Amino acid sequence: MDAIKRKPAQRSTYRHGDLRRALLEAGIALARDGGPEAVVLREATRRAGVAPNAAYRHFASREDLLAAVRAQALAEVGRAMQAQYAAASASGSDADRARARVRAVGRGYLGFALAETGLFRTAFGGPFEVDPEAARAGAEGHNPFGHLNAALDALVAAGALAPERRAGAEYLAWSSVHGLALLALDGPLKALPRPALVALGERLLDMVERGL
Amino acid sequence: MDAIKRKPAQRSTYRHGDLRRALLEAGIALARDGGPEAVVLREATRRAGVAPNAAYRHFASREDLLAAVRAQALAEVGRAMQAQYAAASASGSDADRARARVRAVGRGYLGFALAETGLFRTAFGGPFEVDPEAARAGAEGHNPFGHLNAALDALVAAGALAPERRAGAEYLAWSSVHGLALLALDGPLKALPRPALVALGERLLDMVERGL
DNA sequence: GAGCACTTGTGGACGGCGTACACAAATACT
DNA sequence: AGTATTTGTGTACGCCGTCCACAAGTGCTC
Repeated sequence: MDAIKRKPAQRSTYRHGDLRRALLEAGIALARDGGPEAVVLREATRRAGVAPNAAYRHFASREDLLAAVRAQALAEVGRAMQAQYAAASASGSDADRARARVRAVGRGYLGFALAETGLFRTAFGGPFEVDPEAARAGAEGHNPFGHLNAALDALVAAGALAPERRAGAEYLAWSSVHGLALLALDGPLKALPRPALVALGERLLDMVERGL
Repeated sequence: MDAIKRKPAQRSTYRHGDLRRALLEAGIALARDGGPEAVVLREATRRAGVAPNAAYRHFASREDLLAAVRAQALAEVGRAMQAQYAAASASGSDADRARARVRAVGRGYLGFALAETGLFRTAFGGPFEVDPEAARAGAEGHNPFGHLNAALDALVAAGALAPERRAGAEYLAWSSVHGLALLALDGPLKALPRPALVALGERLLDMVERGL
């Protein structure tokens, strides 16, 4: 009767060893395919082979676990941006390169939304904050918002954006890309084939570039 | 013991009379202050003074009730747009008026998001569709997407938007406004005071106007 | 107008969830 | 060695959505 439920690795030691990490990783896996609402505390403990309440020694609540998962997802978005930036051609004038950098940030955001839907929705689908420290840290900290700000600063430095337009521009750019991502995941663009979505994304980036 | 729980109006008749409407209205009230996840089937039946299972005679599931609530919320967004459109000045050239109309649509969307957060998040916070029929019906059907399309068509008719840019423009515009609304409700702009948000909204509309 | 089928609401139950409280096992510190 | 502290377990509560069997009304047919 007992052996029916999956008991992975049936711990020999009473102590788990690294339960916090195990729970976090289970949470990430759940979020990856299923989004934030799939991050179910009891399921995470099941996967860690542990009683439900054990989680409360490491996370204050389900919401607290979810916040930890969210932080990981956020870092992954940052890495996706970095990858796009690295892949972008570094030719042309300063202004050209700055513009390419902004596009890379947007492309990374959109690409991640399409490739890792569950994690994206975990990071940005519900309520989320921006660590102001990390945002100012620029492109270093794997922080998406930091990447965006750094790219926009470069735009100003290259003379491709008037300084008086800089303040708040991060929110204008982010809004557009964020909205498209959500329309593509949850909204009327759900059914659109991937290439069409990518093309629409490029048009959106054009619009932002022209309009900022 | 029994009289403790609130029993509104303790129906005399066994039949309720208009339970479907009662449940729907309770659902709307729940969504209005609490968003989609506050639309709890059992609570709606409580408010209607009826056993939980009674709901299943009128809605196939909680999700089905939520969909009905969502439709109502959507119609309210449409009305908010119409109100903004009516309030917009109808002076200037054709192009000016067409641009004002597009702005009114965006302003209605953003204003509704800020004024009726719960309903907005119910309509657009989770997965949602666009009835293609209603979208083509134009500004008549209280349908937000219809309003947007009609306004963009007017933009083309007035010569303020090149026809070859028209296709898909609705998604570009929508994305921007949608993203800003969500950033303001759930994201880093949560703490921003209302006037600052309105100002940012106008800047966003500028950007869209320039960039479309 | 009696009988019957159909609709609509009730009662009880199930499994899943997050979480609180008391307890037990393992470790760390003296 | 003995004690305090950490970490996992067991049991329980109240909430949720939903299923099933049954009862109370309603309307149709002869």
